[in-house]
Amino acid sequence: MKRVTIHDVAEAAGVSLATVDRVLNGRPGVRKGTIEKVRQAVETLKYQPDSFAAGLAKKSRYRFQFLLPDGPNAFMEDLTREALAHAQTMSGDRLQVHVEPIDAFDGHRVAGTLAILDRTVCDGVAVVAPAFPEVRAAIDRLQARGVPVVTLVSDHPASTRQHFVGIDNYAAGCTAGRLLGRFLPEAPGKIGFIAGSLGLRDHADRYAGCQKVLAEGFPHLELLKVREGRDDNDRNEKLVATLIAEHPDLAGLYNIGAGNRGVAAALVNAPRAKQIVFVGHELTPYTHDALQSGIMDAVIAQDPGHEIRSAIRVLKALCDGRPIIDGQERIRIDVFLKDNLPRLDGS
Amino acid sequence: MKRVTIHDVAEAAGVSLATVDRVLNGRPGVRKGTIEKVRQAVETLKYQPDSFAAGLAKKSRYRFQFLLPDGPNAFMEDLTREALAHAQTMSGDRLQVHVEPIDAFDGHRVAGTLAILDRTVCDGVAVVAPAFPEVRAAIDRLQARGVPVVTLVSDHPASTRQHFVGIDNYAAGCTAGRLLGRFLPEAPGKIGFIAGSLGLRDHADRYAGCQKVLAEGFPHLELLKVREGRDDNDRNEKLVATLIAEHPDLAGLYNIGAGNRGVAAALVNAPRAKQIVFVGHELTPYTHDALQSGIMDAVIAQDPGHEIRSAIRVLKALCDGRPIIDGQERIRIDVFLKDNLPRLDGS
DNA sequence: CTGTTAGCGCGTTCAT
DNA sequence: ATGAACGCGCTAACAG
Repeated sequence: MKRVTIHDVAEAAGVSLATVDRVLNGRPGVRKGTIEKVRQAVETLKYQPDSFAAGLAKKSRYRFQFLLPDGPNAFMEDLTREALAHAQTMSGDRLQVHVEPIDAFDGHRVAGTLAILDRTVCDGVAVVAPAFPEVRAAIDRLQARGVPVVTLVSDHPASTRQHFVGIDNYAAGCTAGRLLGRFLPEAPGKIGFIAGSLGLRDHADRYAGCQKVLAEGFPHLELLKVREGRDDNDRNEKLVATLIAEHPDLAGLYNIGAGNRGVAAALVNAPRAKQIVFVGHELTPYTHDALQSGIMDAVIAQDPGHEIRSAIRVLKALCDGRPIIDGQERIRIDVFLKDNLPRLDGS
Repeated sequence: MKRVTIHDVAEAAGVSLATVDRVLNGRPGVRKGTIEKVRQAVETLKYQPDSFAAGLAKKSRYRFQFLLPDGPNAFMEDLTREALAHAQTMSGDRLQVHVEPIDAFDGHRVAGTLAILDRTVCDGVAVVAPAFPEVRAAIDRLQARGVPVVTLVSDHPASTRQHFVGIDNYAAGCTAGRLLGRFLPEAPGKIGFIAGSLGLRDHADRYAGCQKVLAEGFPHLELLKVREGRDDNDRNEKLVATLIAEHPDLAGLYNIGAGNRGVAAALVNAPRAKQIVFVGHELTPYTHDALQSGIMDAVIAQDPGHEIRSAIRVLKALCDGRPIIDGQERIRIDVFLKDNLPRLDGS
């Protein structure tokens, strides 16, 4: 039951270690015939390269930059926390993760941050990409300079980014719509929409999905015009307050972006607070409590821990030219009700 | 930016490599003073042990046995597939995963399979533990022999197993109850329950959770007596057929265990098929389609891929005495509606 | 109690 | 086109 090494393969093939190595790593300088003999030996011996030895020998290291929005957004804070946590854990595995805070609303600054990156300082970049054209350009140039880039949470499909780590926001919107439609009685009622900005691609996608499901499946519901609050709690609170005032028969509310706290604040002050079905995004300490207390009825979420780990795996695979296992990297659209909340201590 | 090695630490502390190693690995034979000097050096140099080198040097290997039920259960098949997939992928990381099929309904056979395991052939085992006392005893004896054991999917809390990898089935039942209650109109109606067997702990837990939520939150619903179909499609079909016949006003149906296919078969033949809210467990090709077609309304699930990976991580940590990061290993209770289904190709 | 030394399996020169 | 030899950073056995 001993481990088979290149030695065994070399012996079986009647060649030397170096030759086996060349074949295994597809390097030139080996005759067709020899290369085939080695392949045979590998097959019959079921040789599996030892990743520990390989990792040690080629003193490779992975330096990844994560550009994550700062600001008072609980989800982004989670994402940052996870990234930093993994920077710790994985530093023994020769991978360094640097988190660079960015202002997601300042496209030029983000582009500038991307512009100074380089093969010499960084082997891969993950960025929560705001939808500015200059950001797209910066991503493309970074890629052209040979640094693999993945987008995180918010995609830039038109760019040359290698991969997107995040959820299908259209489907997420559909899910929100279905929950709203089915939680409400089959009776006329109005649905209010709050978004950060429909200029943000993820918000627009969610909105579209939700609208489609409600229009198709629940025609008795009237969909109100979406209002934009820039993911800000105070703005959202005012928006919702006026919404409730203008529509006393409001039945449901979908907060497409962040700022659930503001929405809830307005809601609890409303007369029919607990009757209004409220669906929002991302599991944070706040939405957690809101679900428990019954202020929120459902939360659609994506797991920041999974996303960070996926981004790292993908970037690593990109660095050493391995294929990406798509099924493995798909980020799930989580649905939380008050009953299936994870405890909040761990990830 | 060079990597700091034990050499650097040794030099800084004025001791030799071996001493540093002793301190780092908590081995005896070092004076208090020396041990402190080394600690200091480690701190100031921010030394991080290189896991590749360590892995190579201590030619450790992890041989894990996974005892998974065979039989025509799509979820268990998924679990097995994932385990085998990882056996492939990770074999370069010195970890061998053997999958041993077991008959979950034959406690003696399972106990027998556990009984022949041993430190000499296996460094850890993960078992989908059926709730027989002889299984519990076998787990305890295995542990006593020094082989760490984790239970998978189905727990045995009274045993000495080190860890349980799976979901909180009580909470899962609550979630199912909430979904049923909220999807149904606030009007009188009956809820039917199908289980594999309430002798199975996970089924009993789910049932309890669901009952509690429905009783507390939706008192207008009448809960029918649970019927047991041993997770068998044919039995389930007959049970549901008679259920529908006896209760023309059946409003909802909760299939606590497997065999959704049988339940659905009976359902589609019923007059009010699409009106009955049907909630079940586990995402399989069949429940996937049933959600899409509207036969099922929600699926509560656990991700077999996550569970296998978690089991491997935990077993590994157990083997080399590392702590288990609880938050990292918590398995989520997934909720699937027709809108947030993952594509079925990958994990 | 502490230091010295020889590998672990593979990548990477250099020499042939 | 192929082979021999060294070193990656760490552990483990053996000295002292």
